[in-house]
Amino acid sequence: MAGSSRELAHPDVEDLVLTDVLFALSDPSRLAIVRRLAEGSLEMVPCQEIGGEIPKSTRSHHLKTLREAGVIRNVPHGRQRYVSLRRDELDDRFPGLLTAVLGQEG
Amino acid sequence: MAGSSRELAHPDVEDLVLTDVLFALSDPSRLAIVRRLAEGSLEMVPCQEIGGEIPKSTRSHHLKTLREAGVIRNVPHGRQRYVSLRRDELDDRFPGLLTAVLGQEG
DNA sequence: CAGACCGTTCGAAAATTATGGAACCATTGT
DNA sequence: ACAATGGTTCCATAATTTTCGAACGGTCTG
Repeated sequence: MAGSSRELAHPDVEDLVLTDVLFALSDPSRLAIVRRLAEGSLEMVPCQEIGGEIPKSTRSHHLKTLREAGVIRNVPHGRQRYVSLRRDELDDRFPGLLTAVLGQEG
Repeated sequence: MAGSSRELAHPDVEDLVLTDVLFALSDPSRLAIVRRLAEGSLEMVPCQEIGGEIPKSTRSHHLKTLREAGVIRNVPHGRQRYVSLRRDELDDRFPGLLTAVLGQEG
């Protein structure tokens, strides 16, 4: 079957809180993850490839912080998961923020 | 004499760290301070008027966090102090960031 | 079904940040 | 010189965040 459960909660765009987003981006490890996700446009990246050589529980926690702030999407896919930037939605809610944080080029 | 000592350290623009700036802005009280400072252009505001009804040591700590991140300037002036946004420098170092955070107008 | 995989959640310990009273330090006014 | 003012710094305490091992839960393969 397709991924039935295992869905994680993602906040609606209108519910995103600026300070939460800023906080999520204020950690170097997490910002690195965001940059990595921003490389390819709309790239869906398996969790594994993210964050380098850190324990998986640590990575998972960082992804959770980013997800709960509304910065990334985390969807089940087979037995792994794909992570991607919620770029359009962020641009919609906080115009220019992501661009500025990523250093203008997309 | 004019304010001789009492000068606090302010990081150079080129030394500003994005994650530190984001962190400084990620606290609601501090972001409120920044918004307050952004109201008038280049406004110099005495510390007193900042942050509402909080103990002065708490306010001072928030201002310190903002100053050390390079977001604000804090200069002695008589027996008080003036605080202001380092807007131009921030725009220089992180183009678009402040504008995005403040919600374009500002 | 058993086992391997991927990743989340739990739980506990370490580190960082927040808060506010008290002490302190220049500066101004009397 | 003394007192009042404005604000920082010191210190201790509380609260949050970070980190990571271990347990757990789906999913795919044999």
